[in-house]
Amino acid sequence: MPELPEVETVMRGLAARLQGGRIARAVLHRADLRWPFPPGLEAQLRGARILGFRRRGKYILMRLDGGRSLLLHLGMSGRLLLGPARPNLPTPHEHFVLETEQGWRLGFVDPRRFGAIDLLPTVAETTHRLLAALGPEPLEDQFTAAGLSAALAGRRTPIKTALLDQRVVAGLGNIYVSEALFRAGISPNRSAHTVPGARAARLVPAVRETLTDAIAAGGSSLRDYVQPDGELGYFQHAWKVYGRAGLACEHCPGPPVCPGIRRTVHSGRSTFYCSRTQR
DNA sequence: CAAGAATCCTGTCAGC
DNA sequence: TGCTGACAGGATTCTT
Repeated sequence: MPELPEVETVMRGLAARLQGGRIARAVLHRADLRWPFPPGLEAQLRGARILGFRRRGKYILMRLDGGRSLLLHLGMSGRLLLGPARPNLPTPHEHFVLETEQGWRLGFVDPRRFGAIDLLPTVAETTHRLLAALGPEPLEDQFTAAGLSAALAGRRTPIKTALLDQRVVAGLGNIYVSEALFRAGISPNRSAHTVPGARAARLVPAVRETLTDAIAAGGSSLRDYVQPDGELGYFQHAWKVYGRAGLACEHCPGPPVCPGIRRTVHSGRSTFYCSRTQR
């Protein structure tokens, strides 16, 4: 799915165009995605003023007047398509459409339907069941080596798996965990409880730089992801290990010195790493 | 408890 | 050209 950089990129695109607008209508094309939509959502959104946007982990929060926030999560295959209002041509897997009085049309497309939409009081953004347990924002000051060390202490699971846990740090996904561990020179197989200390001190800036670079590139774009305005992100061209099994990493000369980037599996998910430079 | 597997769902791609 | 199986950016829920 969209991981933090993609969600951030999408959110910025939405904010630039929709902030200050007013919702003319909202239309649901089914009753649920991962969970049922809140009852009466269409009517509750009609006429609402869009005050602004924020991101928490991989969640987008659209702040509305009346003290409400619309929560959007893109799951694995979700996309938000933003363009001029048009006759309601059928777009496959478009489950939710929102139109503004200013002439914008926002479509939520999600073939696999792992995404989520909810409406909550803005004051509940820290207590909502999907948001309450999220760990620190990796690009803010609250994400520190000391805090990360505490979160990893005593955990026997591989660091790769631990970093995918949104309670440890919010927003990393399968691509950027591999990329950040490569950047930090830490093996994904290393038990999480051995990371606190010097390795955590390397990991924090590695995570930050990985995400910052990706946001600067406009997020990665895979099959199921495009930015709201339809442009593609370019960070996928900058992946150093993800999807590069068998290739030499940028630090290594290749065989026989280094066997190249390896693919392995943690908890059923692909991991890519260099066994020579990541320890 | 913690860790790993199963699960939700559809699309794509490689191999035969 | 089909068909089949593996795999895909997530995260909860179920088992062990």
